[in-house]
Amino acid sequence: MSSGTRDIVAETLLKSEKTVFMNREVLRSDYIPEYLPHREEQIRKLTEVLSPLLRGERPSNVFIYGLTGTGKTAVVKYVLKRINEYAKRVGNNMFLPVYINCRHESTTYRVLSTLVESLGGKVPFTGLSTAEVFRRLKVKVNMTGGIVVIVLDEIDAMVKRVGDEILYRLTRVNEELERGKVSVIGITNDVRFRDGLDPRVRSSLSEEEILFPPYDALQLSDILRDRASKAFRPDAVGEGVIDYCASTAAREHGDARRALDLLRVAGEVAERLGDNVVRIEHVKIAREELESDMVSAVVKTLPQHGKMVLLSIALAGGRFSTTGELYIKYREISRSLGLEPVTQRRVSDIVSELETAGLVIAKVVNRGRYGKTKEVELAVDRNIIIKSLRDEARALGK
DNA sequence: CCTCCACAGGAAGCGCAGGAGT
DNA sequence: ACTCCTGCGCTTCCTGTGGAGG
Repeated sequence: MSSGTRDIVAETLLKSEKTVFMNREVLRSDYIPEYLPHREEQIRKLTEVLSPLLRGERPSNVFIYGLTGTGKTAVVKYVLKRINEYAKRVGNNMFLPVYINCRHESTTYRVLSTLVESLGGKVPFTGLSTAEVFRRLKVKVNMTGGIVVIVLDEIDAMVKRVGDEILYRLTRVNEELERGKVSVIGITNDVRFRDGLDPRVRSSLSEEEILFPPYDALQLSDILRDRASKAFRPDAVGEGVIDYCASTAAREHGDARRALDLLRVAGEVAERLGDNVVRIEHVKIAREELESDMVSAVVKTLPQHGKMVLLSIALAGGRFSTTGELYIKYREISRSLGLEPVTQRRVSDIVSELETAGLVIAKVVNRGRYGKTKEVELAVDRNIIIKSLRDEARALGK
């Protein structure tokens, strides 16, 4: 059967030669393109605000808000990069941008230690008091002697957990510094986030504000077309594919990241199937794959009882009309698996966590005489949830 | 108009793990 | 060896609340 083996190798090689991509990195959401369509106004405004950097002066703090996938992060990174290049050309680079994603670094301690680390300091991942880490930060900023532009992306994720005290201290730190200076760019996708802040923080953080409205389907099409021309081989994108991706993503609040992911994975699907043109059916498969990937990634990080609660909802047909019913079911399932159930209060928090993770939709409802409760419903396909839970259980060896 | 349901969700704190400084 | 710090998952106790039914 040596001829069979040779055939497989040859076939596989032939397939991988038939790629639809020229450069798939262009479609990744962390790629910063040379051109950001439909964000000219935001780019101009941010550049204006940050322009004092070139004169070695501290720019105003900026507050940026807009929904996910509206280009906030891309614009900030793009502008900072360009200013940096420009500053180097004119021989003035006394500023240092530091980018932090507060969803990943969601505590005061972790934000501060990441800051110190990006300035070349060292901090253990636990063990010090925050006051000590803050002191080290000041030392580092003083040592650079320039202006540190701190970008706090998804700032709401952190403030929701640990409050806004760190923002207060960061926006005031300049008063305690002799040489260096700090300015803060806060990015959030929670439009009402600003209202919940301490008034002192609000006024100092939003010396300037920039709003990023969602893209509509036409604008998304422009963005996709622009990227696709660099990402794919000519003629590798089938008719209507771009518009289909754009309108699918536009339905989900104009999220450009979604649209780009969809297009990239569709390309990967086409490639895998040995097709040299991306078609709409590939996009449909891509959509399912993306959802399933998102779910299993989230499920993996869930605490044990988080998985149990999710399982309870999935087994009950995907929804509960009261927290009480959910709790009874959850307790039953936990016990049957030999697990001591947690309190209802905790389950209530777990449901909120599942909601932030995008796995369920929870709505507070008032039923008058019959009390106030929460309706919970799965936000994704029930079978995908069950499959992810099963995979995860198997991975844990049980 | 008042009551009172069935919770939501805030506040405080606990025990443990991981680690620093002394 | 000892004290002190944080994050995490969790409990206990608590106050707040929109509206159906009286």
